[in-house]
Amino acid sequence: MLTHPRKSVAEQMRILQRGIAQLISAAELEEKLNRSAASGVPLRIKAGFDPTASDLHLGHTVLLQKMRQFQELGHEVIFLIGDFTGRIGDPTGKNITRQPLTPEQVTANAQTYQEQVFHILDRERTRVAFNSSWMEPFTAAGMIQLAARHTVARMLEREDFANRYRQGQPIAIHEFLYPLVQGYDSVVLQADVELGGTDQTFNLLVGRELQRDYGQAPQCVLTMPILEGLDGVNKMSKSLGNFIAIQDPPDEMFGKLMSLSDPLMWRYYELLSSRDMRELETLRAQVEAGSFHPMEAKKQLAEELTGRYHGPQRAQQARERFVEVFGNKGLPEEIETVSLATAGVGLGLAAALAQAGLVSSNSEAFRMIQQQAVSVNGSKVTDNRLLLQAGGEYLLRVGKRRFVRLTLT
RNA sequence: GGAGGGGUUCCCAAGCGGUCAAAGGGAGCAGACUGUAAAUUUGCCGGCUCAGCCUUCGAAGGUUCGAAUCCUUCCCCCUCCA
Repeated sequence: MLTHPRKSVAEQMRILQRGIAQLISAAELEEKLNRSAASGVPLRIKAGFDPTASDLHLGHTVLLQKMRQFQELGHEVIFLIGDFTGRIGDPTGKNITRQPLTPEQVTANAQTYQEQVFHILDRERTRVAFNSSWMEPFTAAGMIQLAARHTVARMLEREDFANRYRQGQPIAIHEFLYPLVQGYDSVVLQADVELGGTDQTFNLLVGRELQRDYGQAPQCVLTMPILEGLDGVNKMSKSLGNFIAIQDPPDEMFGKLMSLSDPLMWRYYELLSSRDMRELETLRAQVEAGSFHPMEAKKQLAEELTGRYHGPQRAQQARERFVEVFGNKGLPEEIETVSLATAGVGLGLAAALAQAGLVSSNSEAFRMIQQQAVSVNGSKVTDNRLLLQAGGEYLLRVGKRRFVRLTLT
């Protein structure tokens, strides 16, 4: 049954603890690994994902890579899609990140999730599960029994609940059910280890207790650091718009990575790069000593990560184009082409910018023109009344990075 | 159930009858400087057919020449007591 190349338990521990935030507890994990090695039964590793977004981003990959490591060591990884929990959502409206999803959205998101996940995970060794398959048939009575196993005081130990409570922000009752359901998932799956971000620590621990309650050996809890988004402050998330999606096209991915601040670059290196830690420390020392340009270090990072999702060749092209556009002030190789119909003689520049999607409204277009941020065919525009002739072709640019090739008909 | 506090433009937060599209801060965007970094600095930051007009201050009505500001009803949130 056990097909993985045998690595010693000590070696496994070393690999699995690399880059983690916390492990509860190392001794327990070691024991489980020993038992697994002796019996030949792989450990069951659980990691849950809410299908609230359809695009996976680099923040998710921190966890996925840890899952991958478990796979490589021969363990069974369960990719749990929290379609049930995701469907409940959060009705308070105070928490902008959680909106109720329709079953259709959940299904669609789950689907795209799976397509993206296997950039990193080994498809052959991944078991995909949906928690709706056991939560859907759960009865109200069952829910009450489950809820009876925890207390409000314990719930309020969770930091975000505590904060919201203290600051007088609403907490809806059902939010307490989230950790319970998540923990119950562990019971159903009989997880040996659950992975999650550090923000999940509380929920993961609830799983431990529930398992104990249900007469199972409690799962080990292994948390990964949360990756900061492009702003360097908040965690990377779709709702904050500070993310790099796995599905971002190569140029965009490369560009976003280049916009990282220097300190953040090291964070990304640490959590995402597969380069050896010792190697990274050398690189960092060189940069700090001034013998290596930080931008070059960043380009290498951007190329590595872009290559992971798009292949080395396209990553290299992205790098070349980046240098061309921002170093040599050239144009990107691929510029989106938009064609707009005019009512008569032509279209005002502002309207054209808005309709081509370069700005969000005509008003914004006027502002951009005023601020000398707009150029047509390579020259700055100051006349906000400029009329683009029907039948013409124009290269529109707003700011440094927004381009469109416009055809007017 | 009772008493009190509160809902303002993306977020925080002033305003409490006209000078309010609404102070201040944050975020964001753009210009300068750069390495699409940081720091600094300047401007913008509801929409439109843009020196004018239209829609916003929880919702709906009302008072007034005029309301985010006053009145009525309703909805929502928080705190304390039960």
